[in-house]
Amino acid sequence: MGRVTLQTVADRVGVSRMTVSNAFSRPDQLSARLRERILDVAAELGYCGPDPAARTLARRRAGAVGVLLTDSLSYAFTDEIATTFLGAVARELEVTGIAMTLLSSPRGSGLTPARDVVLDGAIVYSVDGDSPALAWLRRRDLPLVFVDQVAEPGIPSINIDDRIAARTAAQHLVDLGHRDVGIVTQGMNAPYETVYEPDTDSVHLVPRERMKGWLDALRPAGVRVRAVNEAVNGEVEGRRAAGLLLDQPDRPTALLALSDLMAAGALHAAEDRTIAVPGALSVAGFDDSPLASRLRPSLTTVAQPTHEKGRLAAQTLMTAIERAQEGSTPSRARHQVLDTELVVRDSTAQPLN
Amino acid sequence: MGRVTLQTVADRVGVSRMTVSNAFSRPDQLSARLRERILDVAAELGYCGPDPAARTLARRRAGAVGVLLTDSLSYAFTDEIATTFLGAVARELEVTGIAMTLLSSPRGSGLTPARDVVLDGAIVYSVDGDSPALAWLRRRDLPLVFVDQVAEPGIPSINIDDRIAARTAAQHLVDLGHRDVGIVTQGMNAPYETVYEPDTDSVHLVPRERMKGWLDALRPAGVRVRAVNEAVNGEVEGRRAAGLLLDQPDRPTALLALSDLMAAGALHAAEDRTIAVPGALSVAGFDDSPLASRLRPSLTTVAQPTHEKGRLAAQTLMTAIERAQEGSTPSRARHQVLDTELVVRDSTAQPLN
DNA sequence: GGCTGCTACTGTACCGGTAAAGCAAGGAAA
DNA sequence: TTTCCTTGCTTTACCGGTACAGTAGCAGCC
Repeated sequence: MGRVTLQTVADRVGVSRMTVSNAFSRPDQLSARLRERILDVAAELGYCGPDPAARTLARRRAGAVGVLLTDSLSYAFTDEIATTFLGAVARELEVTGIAMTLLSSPRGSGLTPARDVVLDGAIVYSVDGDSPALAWLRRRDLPLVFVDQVAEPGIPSINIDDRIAARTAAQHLVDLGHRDVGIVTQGMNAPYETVYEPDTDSVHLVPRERMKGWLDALRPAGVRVRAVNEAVNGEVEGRRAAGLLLDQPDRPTALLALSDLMAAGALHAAEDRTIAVPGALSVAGFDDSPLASRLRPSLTTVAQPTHEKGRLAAQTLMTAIERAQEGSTPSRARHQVLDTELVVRDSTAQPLN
Repeated sequence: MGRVTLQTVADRVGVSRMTVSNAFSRPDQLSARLRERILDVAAELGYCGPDPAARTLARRRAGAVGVLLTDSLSYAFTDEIATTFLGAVARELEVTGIAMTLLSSPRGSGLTPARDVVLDGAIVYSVDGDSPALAWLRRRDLPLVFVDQVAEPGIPSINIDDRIAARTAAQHLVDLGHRDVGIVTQGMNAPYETVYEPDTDSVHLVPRERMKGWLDALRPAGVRVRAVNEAVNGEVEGRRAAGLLLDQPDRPTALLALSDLMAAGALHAAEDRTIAVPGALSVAGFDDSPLASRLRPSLTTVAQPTHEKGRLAAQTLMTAIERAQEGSTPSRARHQVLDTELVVRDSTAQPLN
C-alpha cells in the first residue's frame, strides 16, 4: 500500500485532485458541504494535509527563514546577546507563522545546510565575509539581511556604529582621569593570551571597529594602552585576559572589555586578586546585556538595541521576501544604523593615583 | 527567461538531465572530466546546485529537524535551561550537517509551522499534551522524541525523575531543621500571585512532578507549607512570589523554587528586605543552571543533565529518522530517565532558632 | 570469439502538490 | 430572451529534482 496522497482522497470521494487540494488550502473555492465530506474522508484515510515538501516545490515558498550565525551554531545559545537577538527575531516571526531555521556552517565538511535546506530568505548575523555558508546563501539568490556585518550594496543591513560606541566608553574612562587602560578583547589578528600593544587589525567587523573606537579616544589623550586578545568571547576568557593585565607590574587602572561577558570575567579576575572595583580598578563592558545590571558592582557599559536589531532584521527580511515573491524589483536596500548609549553604573570611577 | 534548472545546464552541455544531477549529487557516477565541464557550465549559467525544494520532494528527506518548545517561541531564548538544551541539540546536529528549525505554536491562529514546514523529525520539549502544534507533528507521522514530556508508548522519551529530584531538595531543608517552607513555583492550576496551601494540580508535567516531590518530603515531616504560583517561570516572577511569602507575618525560614531563575528572584526578594541568606533564610533552586554558581550566595539546587538531555535527544532522533527512512519497523522506543543530584552550596543552612 | 564485467551515461517513471484557465449550470440584470 | 456573472468543480501544465533500470562500448579472459 502506498502512502495516502491527495489523489487517494480524491478517488475515494469521487472528485478531482484539485478539489481536494482546495479543500485544504483554499476553502472558499468549494461548497462547505463538499469540503466537509472531503475532510471526513481524509481523516478516515489518515491523510494529514498536503505534503509540505510538495507544497513547497509547487508554491515556491517554504514558510521558513534561515538564520546564519557564527561558524559554530552552539555559540548561538551561549552568548546572551546572541540569544536576545534570536529571541527578538523569533518573536517577530512567530506571529507570521514562519519558522526559523538555524544554519550551521561547519568549515571544511561538505555538509552545508545553507545549501540544502529550503528557505525563503535568511538573516546573516555577524558572520565572516568569507564563510562558505554565506557564499551558498548568496549564490542561492535568497533575500538576505545583514546584521553586524559589513554592509553591501543591494543587501539591507542593520548595524550600530561600533566605533563611535566604543569611543564613548573609552572617553568616559579618559574623562574620569585614567591614563593607563587595559583592553580585553577577542578575534583580533594578534597572538592569543599575551599582553601586547594593540592595533586595529582583524577580519572580524565588530572587534575591529570597537578597537578603533577605543584607540580613537585613548591614543590622542596620551593614555597608555595594553591589550590581551582571546580566541573566544566568553567569561572564562575575559577572566584570564584580565588576569594577565592585572598581573603586570604597574597594572592599568581601568579595563575595557569587548563584551559584558568578558567584562564579567574581568570583574572575577579583580575579585580573585582582591582588587576593589571601582576603587582600585574601573571596568567597562559593551552591549548592556541583562548580565550588566546583575553583576556586582553593576557594570558600566555601552547599550546597544539588541532586541530592536532582531525585530528590525526579521521585519526587513519579511518585506524583502514579499517583494521578491511578487517579482517586483527590490527597492534600494536600506542600511540602518541604530543608536547606542553609554550607561554609567558602578564599575567605573576616578583612578586612585 | 526562466530560471536555470538542471535541464538548462544539461541542454547546454549536451548530456541528459540525470547526468547533471549526478555531477552535483553523486560525483562517482560520471567521469571527472565531464563532471568538471558540467560544473563549469553550471557556474557560467549561474546555476547554484539542485533546488532544495525539489530535491526534498524527490528524496523524501529534508535535512532539517524541528524543535517544538513551549507555545511562545521566544521563551526558548530567555530561559537559560532552554538555551543550554538547544545548544546541546545544535552541537549534536551540527556535525551531521542537519539544520534545526524552531517551531512555534501560536495558539488560535491557523498558522502552524508544525504543519507546513518540511522536516525529517522533531524534538518535543516540555510542551503541553494538548498543544495543536504537537497534534500536527503527530499526524504527520514524523519520527519524534519527547523530552520533559509525559512518555508515550512508541515515542522515545528522555526525562529526569522530577519528583524524586525535587524531594531531595526538600528533604535537604527538612534535614537542616526547617519546619516552615515556602514554595515559589509556576504553572500550577491555582490562582496567581497569592499565598495558598499548595496541591499537586497542574496540566504541566514538570511543575506538577516537582510539587509532588517537595510535598513528599515536607508533608510527612510535618512542615508547614505555603506556596505562590506565577504565570511565568522568570526572575521577576520569582522575586514577586518570594516577596509575598516573605511579607507574611511569621514568614517561612526557607524557600523552594521551581527553577534557579525563580530562585534568583527569591534571593533578590530577600535582599530587598535585608533578610540574610542563608542566615535568616535558606533558598534552594532547581536545574543547576550556570546562574546557580554565579549567584551570591551561590545557590543550593538540584542538578539535572540539561546538556546531556539535548545531546541524547538529538542522537535518539537521528537514529529514529534513519530507521524510518530505511523503512524498517521502528524498534521499541526507549524511555530514558537521567540522573539528578542535589548540589549543596551557600544558600541553605540551619534555621536560626 | 564469445562471455563476463566494468564504466559511463541515458530513459522512464515517479515525488505530491498548486496555479490558472476552462467550463457547465443557475440566477440576476438588461 | 439574451447577456453576463457567479459559483463550483475540472483540466492542463507545470514545480525541479532523484531512483532505478537499462544500454552501449570497451577491456579482460580463457
